[in-house]
Amino acid sequence: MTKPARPRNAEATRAAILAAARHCFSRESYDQVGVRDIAIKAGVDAALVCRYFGSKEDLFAQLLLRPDKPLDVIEAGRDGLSVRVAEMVVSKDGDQEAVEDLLIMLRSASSKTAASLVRDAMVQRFDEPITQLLEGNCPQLRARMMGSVIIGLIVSKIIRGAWDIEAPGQAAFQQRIEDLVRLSIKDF
Amino acid sequence: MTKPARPRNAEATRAAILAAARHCFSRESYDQVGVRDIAIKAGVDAALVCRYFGSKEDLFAQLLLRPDKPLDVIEAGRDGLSVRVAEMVVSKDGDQEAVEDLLIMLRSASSKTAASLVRDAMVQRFDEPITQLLEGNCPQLRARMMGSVIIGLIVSKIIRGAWDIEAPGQAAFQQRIEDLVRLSIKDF
DNA sequence: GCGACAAGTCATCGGTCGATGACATACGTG
DNA sequence: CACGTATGTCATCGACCGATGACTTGTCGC
Repeated sequence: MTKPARPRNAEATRAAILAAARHCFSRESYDQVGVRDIAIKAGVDAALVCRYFGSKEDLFAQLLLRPDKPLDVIEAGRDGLSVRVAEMVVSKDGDQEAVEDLLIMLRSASSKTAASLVRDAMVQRFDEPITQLLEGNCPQLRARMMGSVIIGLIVSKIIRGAWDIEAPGQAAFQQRIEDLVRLSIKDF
Repeated sequence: MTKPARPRNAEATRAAILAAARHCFSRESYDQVGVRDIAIKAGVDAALVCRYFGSKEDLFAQLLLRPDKPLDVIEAGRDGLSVRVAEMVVSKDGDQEAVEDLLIMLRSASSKTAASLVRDAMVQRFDEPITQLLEGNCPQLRARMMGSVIIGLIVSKIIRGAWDIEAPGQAAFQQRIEDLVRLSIKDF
């Protein structure tokens, strides 16, 4: 008499919550996403979110640290990096999944409780892999500089919406982004 | 019998609240700063914050839009821009006031209620002045690209703390930042 | 000195949040 | 079929939030 009864499948439910959480956290900051929002998006009772993951914070942490799947940018490899970044930035909406992990981090970067988790994830999943890719002096510093360039492009998109570039300028714009990325990791 | 009595001076109180709000909002996101936090920092009863400014949102808006005072970066002028940015980024803590306005915007960029205010402030106080400074093609686009570079450097600092560079590399690092800024606004 | 109004204080409202414990029910096992 | 456990639902707790209305008190013009 209570509810139509959700099919009982712990694994599927768990996955649904994780997917819903990814969706929510990539669109709003840690503070603004409620466990109830995640639950609704997942089609699940709100209590289950805390039951399965302990707390909202634990769920967020589990979302951020995915040692299995590298960031999309990384997968492009050293020589494809700049081009891949330029593609990501120029793309209107469809390619959102590629930047989803970065969006999750950046949206919650200023949340008190999420800040340390974000920093750790940034280091583990971005700085360290990129540092590995680089040769020459101060690879760590250069990796972080490249991170800054990418972060800036994405946050700028968050703040002011997609870049709308008149058609003729697009190629030059994309080229400029590639140049910025390359300059940011250029050896000293 | 209620309280030791605060000196009655509307103007000073108003200013104290504004200053306290600047302090708080530059360190935490819009959502995490409570009117009570601001009130305590200002040494004022919490009710006064809403009384003087209508609402937390109105207070935040008033804080962002200060047509009187240009952003610190802008004041450096077209030729000093890149150097000024590099200084800001490298500086440890003391120079925080220079980036305070930008910090306020960036910390709350992902807050639902604050987002539109941040976008407007970014356009009015950064994009438009910088666009004025530029000559050549697509000044608007180039201004926004430079904004991205600066945003990235600051957000990266928010996430991972100050850049710690071994002494010998500092000059090269600072030079690299200048180059990035210059490249970002280079004419097409 | 006194009244009036501005300035400050206090108590409290309605709402949302994360989390939890009590309860209901489906399903595998015997 | 029956039982027990895994799974899902519900009601509710305490804390915090922004905001407001009623009240107190300082200060200034007369």
